[in-house]
Amino acid sequence: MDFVSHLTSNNIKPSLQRIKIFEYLYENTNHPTVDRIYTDLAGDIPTLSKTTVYNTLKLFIDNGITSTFTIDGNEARYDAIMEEHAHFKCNTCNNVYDVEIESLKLKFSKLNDFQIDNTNIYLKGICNKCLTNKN
Amino acid sequence: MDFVSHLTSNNIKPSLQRIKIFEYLYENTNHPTVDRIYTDLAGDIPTLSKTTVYNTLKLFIDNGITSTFTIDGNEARYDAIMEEHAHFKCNTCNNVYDVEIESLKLKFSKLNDFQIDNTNIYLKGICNKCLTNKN
DNA sequence: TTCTAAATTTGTAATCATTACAATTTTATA
DNA sequence: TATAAAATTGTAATGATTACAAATTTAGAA
Repeated sequence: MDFVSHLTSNNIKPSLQRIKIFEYLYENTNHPTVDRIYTDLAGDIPTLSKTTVYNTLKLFIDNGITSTFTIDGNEARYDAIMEEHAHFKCNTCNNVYDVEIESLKLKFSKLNDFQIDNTNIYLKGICNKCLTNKN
Repeated sequence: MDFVSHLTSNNIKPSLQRIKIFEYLYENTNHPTVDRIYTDLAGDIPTLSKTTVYNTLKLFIDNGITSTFTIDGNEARYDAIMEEHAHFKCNTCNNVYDVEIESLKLKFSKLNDFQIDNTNIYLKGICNKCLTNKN
């Protein structure tokens, strides 16, 4: 993945901050929060400001190379994966997993004459690791 | 719907505030926010405090007679409907609709050994009214 | 009924994520 | 190099939510 050309081809001027933030997001698929991104990159870019992280993520979202979502109304989480997928949150370890949707058959007769642009699915429960540890 | 016995049978002492808040929620199925509930009931209960609204809704949720959700990370919304259903948010008028899930066939092979307790679905797009007005 | 403890409600202050905004720095270009 | 535009930064403001302690109400015992 050539981050610079990914940014430029999406009309984003590739500044150092933008490259590093996108790179971080691409390599950390655990849905980091703004705070996490900021903390982890602050060593790399000593002048980094949290506002820049917010600004940059907004720019990424507006240009379609990042998505954002929230679970349970907590802080926003960010994701460089743009393909439609679901999220699973483990209520025990609080990890959030990406889940590929292999088959999605939803029917809503009420929405026959609605235009659906976006389908969002998230699941909650207990992950396999926590289920094993419980025994 | 007898609100007092609904509360008592769910181990909630039926104070005036609790009865009114549940009644409001039951009759306003448009997913009100805390602020909306507070504002609309303040005339009825002049001493009402916003903290009471928060406390009461938390009590309702803990006792399983109210659910909460958020869309796009904004303020929490509350719902007296406990049956599983989806939400549709119109990006034009910002209304949030309840949508009955008539058929839900989801497959996630990754989650074979996960315990799924909760499935949450929300959709975004343009509602029928806004689509009509557009023309 | 009266007294007392527990439960409930209330108001204020604190917290935390996010946004607004103005100042500074960097970049691109004439 | 000079200058304007773009990007970054820091601080202050906002807004939802929670913490907490004081005040009020309720329920049960005497």
